Amino acid sequence: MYTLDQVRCFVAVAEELHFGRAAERLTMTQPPLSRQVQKLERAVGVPLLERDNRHVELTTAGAVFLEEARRLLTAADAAPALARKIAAGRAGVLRLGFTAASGFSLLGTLVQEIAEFMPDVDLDLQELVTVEQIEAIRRGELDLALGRPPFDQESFDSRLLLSEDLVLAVPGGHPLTRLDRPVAVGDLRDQPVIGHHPTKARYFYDMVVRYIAVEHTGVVHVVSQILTMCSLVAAGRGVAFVPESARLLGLSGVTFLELGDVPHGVVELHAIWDRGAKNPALHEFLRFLHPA
Amino acid sequence: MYTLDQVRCFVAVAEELHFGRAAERLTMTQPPLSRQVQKLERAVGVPLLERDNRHVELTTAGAVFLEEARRLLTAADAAPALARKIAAGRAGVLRLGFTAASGFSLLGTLVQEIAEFMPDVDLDLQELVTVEQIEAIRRGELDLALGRPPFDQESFDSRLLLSEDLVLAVPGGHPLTRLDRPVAVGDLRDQPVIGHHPTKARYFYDMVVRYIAVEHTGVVHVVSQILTMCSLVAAGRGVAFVPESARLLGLSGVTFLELGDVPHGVVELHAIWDRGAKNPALHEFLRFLHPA
DNA sequence: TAAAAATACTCCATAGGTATTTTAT
DNA sequence: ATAAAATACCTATGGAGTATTTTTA
Repeated sequence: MYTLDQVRCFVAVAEELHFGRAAERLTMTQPPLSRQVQKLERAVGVPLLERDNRHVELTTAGAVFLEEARRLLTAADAAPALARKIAAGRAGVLRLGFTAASGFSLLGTLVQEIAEFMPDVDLDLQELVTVEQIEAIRRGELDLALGRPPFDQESFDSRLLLSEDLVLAVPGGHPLTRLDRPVAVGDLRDQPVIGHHPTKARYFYDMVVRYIAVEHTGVVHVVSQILTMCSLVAAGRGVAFVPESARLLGLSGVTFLELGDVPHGVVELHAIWDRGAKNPALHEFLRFLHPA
Repeated sequence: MYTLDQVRCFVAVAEELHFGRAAERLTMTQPPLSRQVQKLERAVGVPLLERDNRHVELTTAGAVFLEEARRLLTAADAAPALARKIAAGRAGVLRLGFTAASGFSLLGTLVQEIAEFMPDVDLDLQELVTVEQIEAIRRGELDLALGRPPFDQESFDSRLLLSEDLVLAVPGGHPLTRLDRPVAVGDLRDQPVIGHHPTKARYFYDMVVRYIAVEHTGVVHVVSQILTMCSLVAAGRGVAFVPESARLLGLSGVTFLELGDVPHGVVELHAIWDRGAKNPALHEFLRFLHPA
């Protein structure tokens, strides 16, 4: 077997076609250079250079080996540089999960900012409901979730990215739109409500249970995605509790009404990650997220 | 800088995730293996493996470096094998020149045979008249010519590939076609003749001068390529002296007639090469050509 | 005869081996 | 208590240097 040093020796000689000058370029003396090239030739199994004592010249095999050798040295130099970039989090892959609803609001700008801040990091985006994102992180299939509480505060760390209001989506022209004040719980008596899925959309389900006496109203559908809810509202199937950012969907036939009994900013979106995660790209991202 | 041996050590450990087993696989003991991997990590600049004293695990950077390392080792193994193939003439490039006329007869089968005999040798084909081929060989731009005498026997070696008759191409329905014997020189008196170029097609020019009293006839065109001649004959512009293999062109409107005064087999096609040529693919080809 | 590569010989750096220590389970 | 990696220390292979020889244009 041969060594990279022997390859470097050969390349220098092949480029200079002169052992003395090549040795100078390698800051060594001529005899060991000759020996290294000889060893390389023995390892390769064929002469790479043809030398009479006046001229050095590449053999056909040597010319081809020279190309390979250059590629080899380039790759050998590039590999550590890449590894260092990866370790610094400035290259690699960041696997980012998000709920459909978070896609409406900040995902677009977030992705763009990441692309600027960490240009050599590839983003792997997956739309999943929060519980699935958390599971994916636990299985090591995801680095970062954009989701909502609750989640295990022991194993996961998080940061609040966004707080927005819970609003009521109603079909356009609905009687409630003529109210001249925020909608109150009492106004919803006997309204058909499109309800949240109790486990897949647990966050919204719990929130509605907490602030609204939902059992007083008729639940006509159970849905886990905000977009689906709004579509059903537009189709006149009922009213629904959705985050304010659902406005950004731009669905026609849906009006969003303030809710009087729900505090502002109750709908939270968090960045969530495994405390023990090791992906350097994640840590680099977190540096970007907490510009301390 | 790091060595290929260090890379091999790292790959073994990364694959076994165990220094002891990796050392065994490399037929060495564990301590030097640990040291080599440490050196590699110092050279790369970042930890590639995370080891507590019970488990070995790749870092993110290590996982990426592992891929690069495998590529590097594969390339390092492949390069000598390729060089040996080149040196044996079983890979590389063979630059083959040919005259248009040789293309009619044996080029097709020759190319096919070469492709079978030397499957990893790329053929570079160039159509050139003999003198240009010879010049190209001299300049090192061509390895082998398919051409005709004369050429410098000192610097070039050759082998006769084909001898064929010189025949007369006449337009279809020409009075000479009704002759019941080979065409004689006397028959050509006052026939318009399409003549060969005296330098570019010197071989044919000289041959016609030698066997036919060409100055007795009217030369209407001077052409260097057989195909062009035959086209002119088909167009009724005159008669022409061409090698028998021009029949293979399948041009309609041309008839080929035997020439009584010209010996059989005077049109020779040779493989010609530089005696001092070094391209191993050429030598391998010559072994194929002289299956002595 | 001179320029340049190869060889001879010396020295030291470094790889590998053995023995031992460290460390976490 | 044990498994496994790291460290200490030794030996020897093999690289680099200096001096010299060989070769041929």
